[in-house]
Amino acid sequence: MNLKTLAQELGLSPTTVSRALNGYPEVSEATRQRVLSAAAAANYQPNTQAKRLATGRAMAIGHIIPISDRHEIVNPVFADFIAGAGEIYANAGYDMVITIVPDNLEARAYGELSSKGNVDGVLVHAPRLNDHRIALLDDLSLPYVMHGRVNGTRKPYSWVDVNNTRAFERATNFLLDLGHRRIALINGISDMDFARRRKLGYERALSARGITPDPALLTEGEMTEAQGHDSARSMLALPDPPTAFLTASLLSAMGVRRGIEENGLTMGRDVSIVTHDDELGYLRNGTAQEPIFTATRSSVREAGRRCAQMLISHIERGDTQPRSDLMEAVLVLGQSTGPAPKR
Amino acid sequence: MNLKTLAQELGLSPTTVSRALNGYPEVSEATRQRVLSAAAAANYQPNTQAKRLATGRAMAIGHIIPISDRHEIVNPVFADFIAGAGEIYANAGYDMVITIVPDNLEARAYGELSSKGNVDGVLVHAPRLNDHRIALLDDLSLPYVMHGRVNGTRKPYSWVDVNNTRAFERATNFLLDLGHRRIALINGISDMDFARRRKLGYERALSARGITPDPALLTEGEMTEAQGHDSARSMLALPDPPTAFLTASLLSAMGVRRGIEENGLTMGRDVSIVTHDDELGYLRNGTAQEPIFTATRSSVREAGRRCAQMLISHIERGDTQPRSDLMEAVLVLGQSTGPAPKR
DNA sequence: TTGAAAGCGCTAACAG
DNA sequence: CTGTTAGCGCTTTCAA
Repeated sequence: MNLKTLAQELGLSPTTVSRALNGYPEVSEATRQRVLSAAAAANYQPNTQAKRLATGRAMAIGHIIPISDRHEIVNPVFADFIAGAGEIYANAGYDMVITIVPDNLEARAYGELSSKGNVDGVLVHAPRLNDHRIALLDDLSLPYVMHGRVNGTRKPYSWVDVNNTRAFERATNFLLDLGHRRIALINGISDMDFARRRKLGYERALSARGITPDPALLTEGEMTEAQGHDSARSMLALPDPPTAFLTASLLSAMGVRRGIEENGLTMGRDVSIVTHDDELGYLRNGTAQEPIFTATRSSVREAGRRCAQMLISHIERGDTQPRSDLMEAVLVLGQSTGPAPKR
Repeated sequence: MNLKTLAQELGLSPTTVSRALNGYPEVSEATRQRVLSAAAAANYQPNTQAKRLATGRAMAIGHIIPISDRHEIVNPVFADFIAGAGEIYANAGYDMVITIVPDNLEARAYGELSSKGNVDGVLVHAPRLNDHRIALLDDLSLPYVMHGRVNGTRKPYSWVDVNNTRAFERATNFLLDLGHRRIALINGISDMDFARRRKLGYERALSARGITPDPALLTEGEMTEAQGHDSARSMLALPDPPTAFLTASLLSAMGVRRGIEENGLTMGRDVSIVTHDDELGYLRNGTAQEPIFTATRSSVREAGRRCAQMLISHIERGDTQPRSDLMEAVLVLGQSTGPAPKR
């Protein structure tokens, strides 16, 4: 069923039917009703491709996910973000187009998406320091919103981000208040903007109490279980080991926990973990003494919603001014012990 | 830059240029080269929407992800599957269109995707027993491939699946060989086809040794950390507790581990876990005595690739015969202890 | 308030 | 081997 045949059946022109269906005001109410009910009866759905060609709008938003050869990791945060954004797209009538590319071809992927007209805008994930994609997208003049901020760029751009600095500052303070002085940070890849901010918050809290951050208590890398484990093992073997670990990933936290156990120490008595992932219900709800904070999964989803909303309004209203939205991290600080007394 | 202007610059008709670009044989080699280099120079990219309208092919494949209100869970397997499928799509020139819908609107979403012509086919996730989507998609005559099989349907359909039955049978045998007799299965939602198959394999192995599966050692539900924890706690409190747990999810395994520890037992000495997720590097590579098997993340990704490949060939060759592909689960069985001696 | 006609950018008969 | 001519199904001036 297409517009033409529907129009014929109604004895109207395709123009009028189109107008009635798309809510143009110049159609008489009687005609509109007649058209609407006929369309419903015939289960008429306008052909997307034709509409796109005629209007010049793709009614689709792109997400480019680079995959590296080195580390086969799909950011676990990705699924939740997508779920949040997808909700908004569905309601607004946009398709979500996901492109998986080897990371060395990422720039080309943006170029093609833009010049082939597949999407009206893109959402940009995991910004790095001095992220080159800002310049690239500005060149393409393709609307975009970044999930996260970019340090080291002077150009204005739109973004949605969690307040990582403050979240990690608060978490660090939480541990400091309990009496911890040797606090380890298991952080993400240093090239990532979010990791930089987290480190900043951590250092800020330490410095405010006159503590110099110890590089031996800092790990930067992919936040895997192995990372947490290796870090915990080696740090706990230090002459002056940490009494608490701060990390932002479920997997890392699991690894840290294993490292602690393998060292014959007890979680929550000898060593505490503070982490940042609401999958860690077992830390929150268990009998454990460990403190935890924030809610990655649900807040990432919310970030997805807000990013999508912002991008759509850029596209539809043709916004030229960039916008920003700094989400507060959801802190869920539980009870905890202080450091174990020295033996 | 569009076809027409490119053709004008070359002093050719749009038709010839189109033919040269699309590899039609009836173009002289000289012309083809001239066209190709001009296109490259002008960075010409054909407009996707126009191409789609003209050819009647969306060059896109849909994935519908239902979201339930009750449990806010995006299957963690999803991201890896998508990554695998996305690789194939990118190479074949297809867009991947992901639709997030409330689960009660799933059927409508398929209908719209089909009648609006947004996609040429769909990949169907997480089949349930007697999955209604098979009938629906057959009605729509929209090409599809299921990731997983559907029990209780007589209609033929295309699928790619892991050999869940055999994987769980082998894993159970592995534990039986070590001397375990009380083996718990922490399983997925019973309505899911994969869960049914896993249970089947587990039961088959037990029965072959004359052991009657004990319903008290079976949990069925969302595979969360809490599920693993709660199951382990209550099962370990039984008069005749399990000496080993079999589960297929990282999160569940974490929970089981917590449950074991909270009961004052030691992993790998008093109780073993066998699981099914290659994120569990910490079980495989650690000092632990626990056995593990299979590789969810990488095998899910491979499943994504194979599903995508199959669907594309259905679409392009217009296959009418359904096909199937039973992947062998990657078993990585480590060393383990048998059950702890009775005290 | 409605309709006719042109066109979005491409492909695909059909000629030559 | 190349070009002419119609569309694909919709939107959008421009007229009536």
